[in-house]
Amino acid sequence: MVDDRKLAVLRAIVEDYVSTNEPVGSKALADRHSLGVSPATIRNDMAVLEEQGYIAQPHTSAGRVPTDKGYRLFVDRLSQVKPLSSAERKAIESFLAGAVDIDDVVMRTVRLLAQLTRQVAVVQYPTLTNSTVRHVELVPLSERRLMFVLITNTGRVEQRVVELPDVVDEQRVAHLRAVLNTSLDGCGLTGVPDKVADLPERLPAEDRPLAATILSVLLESLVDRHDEKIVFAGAANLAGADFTVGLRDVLEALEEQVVLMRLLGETSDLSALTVRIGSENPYTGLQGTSIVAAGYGSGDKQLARLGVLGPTRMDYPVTMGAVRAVARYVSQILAAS
Amino acid sequence: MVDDRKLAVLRAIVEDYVSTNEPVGSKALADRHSLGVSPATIRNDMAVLEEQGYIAQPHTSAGRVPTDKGYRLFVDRLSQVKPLSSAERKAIESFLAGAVDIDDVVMRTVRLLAQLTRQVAVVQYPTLTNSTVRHVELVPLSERRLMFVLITNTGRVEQRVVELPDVVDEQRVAHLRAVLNTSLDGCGLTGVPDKVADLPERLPAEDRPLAATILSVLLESLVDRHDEKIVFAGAANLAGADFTVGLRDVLEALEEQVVLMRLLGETSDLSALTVRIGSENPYTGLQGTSIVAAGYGSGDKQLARLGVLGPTRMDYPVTMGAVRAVARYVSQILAAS
DNA sequence: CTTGGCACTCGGGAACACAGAGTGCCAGAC
DNA sequence: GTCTGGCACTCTGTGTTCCCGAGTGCCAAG
Repeated sequence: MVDDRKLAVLRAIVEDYVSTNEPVGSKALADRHSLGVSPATIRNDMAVLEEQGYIAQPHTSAGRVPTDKGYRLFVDRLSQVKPLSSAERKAIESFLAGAVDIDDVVMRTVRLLAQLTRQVAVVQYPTLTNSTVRHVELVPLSERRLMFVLITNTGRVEQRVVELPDVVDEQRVAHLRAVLNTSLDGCGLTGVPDKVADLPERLPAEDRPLAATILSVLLESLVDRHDEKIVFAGAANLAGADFTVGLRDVLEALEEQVVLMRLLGETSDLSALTVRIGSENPYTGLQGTSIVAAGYGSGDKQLARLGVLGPTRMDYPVTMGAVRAVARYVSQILAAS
Repeated sequence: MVDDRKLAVLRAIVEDYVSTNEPVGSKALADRHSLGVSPATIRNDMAVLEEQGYIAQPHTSAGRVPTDKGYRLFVDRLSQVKPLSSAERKAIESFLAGAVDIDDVVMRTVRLLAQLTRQVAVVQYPTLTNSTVRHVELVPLSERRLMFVLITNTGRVEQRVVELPDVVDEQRVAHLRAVLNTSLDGCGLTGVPDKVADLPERLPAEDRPLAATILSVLLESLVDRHDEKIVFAGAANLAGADFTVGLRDVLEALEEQVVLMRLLGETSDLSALTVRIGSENPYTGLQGTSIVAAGYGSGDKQLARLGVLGPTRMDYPVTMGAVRAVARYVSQILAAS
């Protein structure tokens, strides 16, 4: 039913519509693409494609526009991810190379991606789940307060202020720090709860209240931050595009960490390059938008995801190429450090 | 020339225009405000106010609209900062009270302010300049790399990865850490360069290369981060307001740290509640917007500034009240920790 | 199955008229 | 001298009508 020529017609419609932003008619198609058939034939094909739900006309007597289903078919079967030019690759590399710490890496990445795709970029911080403990530090701030700092192998630093039950002297803190470090060093974060479960019992009785307080904060910080941090950039790029749905809703969604989280993350395979088109999106208010996302991280350890959000009418091959490339470079950078 | 009644007329125009978003005419003014004179008289006053540049008409035979100069006069002489309701105060307090660390404080503050004013909120991180060193930590990551962490009394944590010239053993690092902490503890950040200037000379010769490397990173991080970190929230609130100038420009400006910095900061008195109206603003692209900002920080030590950005047509008394209140509460929270 | 022809539909822009809000000005009242 | 009511005038925005053109669907012939 859907033969090769019809697919070619669909591809042509998507490409033309993406580049012109106007409904495309049979005559224009015949002119701009060498399909080898007349407009009338194309019209027949278009009627079929419309009946099957791949395209639609905004009004009678207007050209056709791809539906979400049409874009989906295009992405799955009719397009190839477009690699970046070598100039672009160079630019990415040099831009990311200058990063000094994990915050810097994430910030540079999100800006780079926004500029490259001219859309809104979203980057998730490397998840704690797959990281290991590099160091634990306890810094006395005053007699009854100390700061607890956790440094992971991905360079991420978690900090918490702990209110102490009693006045505690420096020596006990130093001792506990040593104990914590020897028992946790190199330990995966998911393994931390097990490791520390019986720790208080192995300590002298007078250290136990202190240890218990600190450990509860430690565990809490691991759980709490399970809603990972996410940043975005390039909101200005939304101003040009006109959404079917209000711009306001999109901006609101962007400021909801949880929503972004699910947009990037709802996939079993963390590393896959995924595309979510328009109504495939679970959130009302983001109906008119598509999300292209990929995982990053060194080798088999996928750390987190990044991607872009833009209007459904986007250049998927180019966008997918950019996202994939940036994900790879970020992985390299992180693996090197 | 500008007598009391003309000022009353100007105030009425500003208030009506802010609430209705439509040019206001003489008849409407006479109806809605009890000015005690007839529309004809108001027309005469309006003609004078227009000649002096306080108001303007978009087109002949339309009502009047305040100019930037008119808003300025309104803010300076015709309005009083409106205090928040006690319900709002309670909400602020409880919302900010739950913060766990400095990042959390800043994030909560910016969201709170955005929600409260229904505009874009901007918050600057506590400046390093007025902070003191609480603790310096050196964490070996591998043989030739270590992480340098600086904790300030405001709870801010600066981290940098240092590439070492030589393989360095744990003991030397521990020694240097001790030296650094004893000499820097409680020292104001601006005083750090002086304090460490002659430090290498006071160390045994074999420690000097290591010390020099670390100190250069330390100094660099102080200078580098002098462009302070700034965050914003509530961009969605821009979607409703229609700007004379493009929304795009505003969003772009918001993502430029440097621009935001200057918007909040260009004032000699860090603690003042300042208002910058429309064209008083140094940046093209932010012409149609006003900025209301205030300083925060404990007592005489002003730490940084926060504020909101919105359309020139905003409710200044309410906005100024909200900004001032939030600044005070944040100061309290920070002073307590 | 493809193609050219043809009648039909509908959106969008141009031309036009009109009501309504608001102004400026003037002459008279207080 | 200042305020007020009246009046003519000037716009903008809106609604109406009309028409062009792009695009379609259908049909009969190749």
